[in-house]
Amino acid sequence: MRSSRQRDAVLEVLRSSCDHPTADMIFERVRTEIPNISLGTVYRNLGQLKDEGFITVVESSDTKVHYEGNLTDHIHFLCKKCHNITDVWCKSPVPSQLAKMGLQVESQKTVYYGVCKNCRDNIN
Amino acid sequence: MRSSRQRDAVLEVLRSSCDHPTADMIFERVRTEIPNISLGTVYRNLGQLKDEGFITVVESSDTKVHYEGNLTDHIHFLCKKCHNITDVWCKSPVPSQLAKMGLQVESQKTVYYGVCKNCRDNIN
DNA sequence: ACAGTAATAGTAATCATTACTACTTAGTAA
DNA sequence: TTACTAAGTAGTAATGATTACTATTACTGT
Repeated sequence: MRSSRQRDAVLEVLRSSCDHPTADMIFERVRTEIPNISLGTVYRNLGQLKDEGFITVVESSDTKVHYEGNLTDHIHFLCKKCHNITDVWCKSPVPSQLAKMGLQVESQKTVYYGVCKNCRDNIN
Repeated sequence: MRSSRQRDAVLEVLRSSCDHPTADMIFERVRTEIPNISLGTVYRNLGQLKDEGFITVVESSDTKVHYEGNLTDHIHFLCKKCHNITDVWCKSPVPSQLAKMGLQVESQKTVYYGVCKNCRDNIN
């Protein structure tokens, strides 16, 4: 992967974001610095940065894909009404702790990511 | 919400599914029972069933939305290669336990769902 | 049976994402 | 520096999942 001004800008936008922007939001933000950047370029670089492990994709309630540049382990709180995603940094997060932050927990989902047995066996 | 044969069929397909099908997969399965059901009907009913809390949406690595009829608390293991989603039922799941199942954990995400302070305050 | 309204089938429209193409640029080696 | 080459880009077209729309059908209470 060669260095490119556009990819650096995309990564920088994500690393300095507290929210979890979508591709078009990132596009708008990068545009303030590189006005003629193409939306396709943003998508391509997001894909590469994800494949290389520099950013991750965030689970969301809308159809769009949300991105995150912060790779530190943390919890997400996803509001069912406004679909806003709040970062939660407390070490051992329990619903009572979240309640102190004004976040009423109704349900929880945990996902582990990795490679399954089939994919490891079929070396591909 | 009135009763309808189409919605019952969609829910039944989801409840009897071990995988986590997308809208078009559900469409194909319901079609074996109701051949002239419309894809739009499947989407509308999935939305209603989700809003009413009968089904949930599953985080995934592709663009399509995956659905699940099983509301019991459990963990998902998402393979980065084949994008297959495995249900994990063990009570206190730790990577070593998953390893026994042949699932190599590389990372983990936990999401809490609920309503945030803003949305509770603005009664809407 | 009738009225009122939710639900449906079928199709058109939307819109996030991906693919394509001609042109540009970063990295490298003479 | 210069030339080469493969990766990257802008701009646009295409794809495809999802949503919207409309005329018709099917519940449900009176």
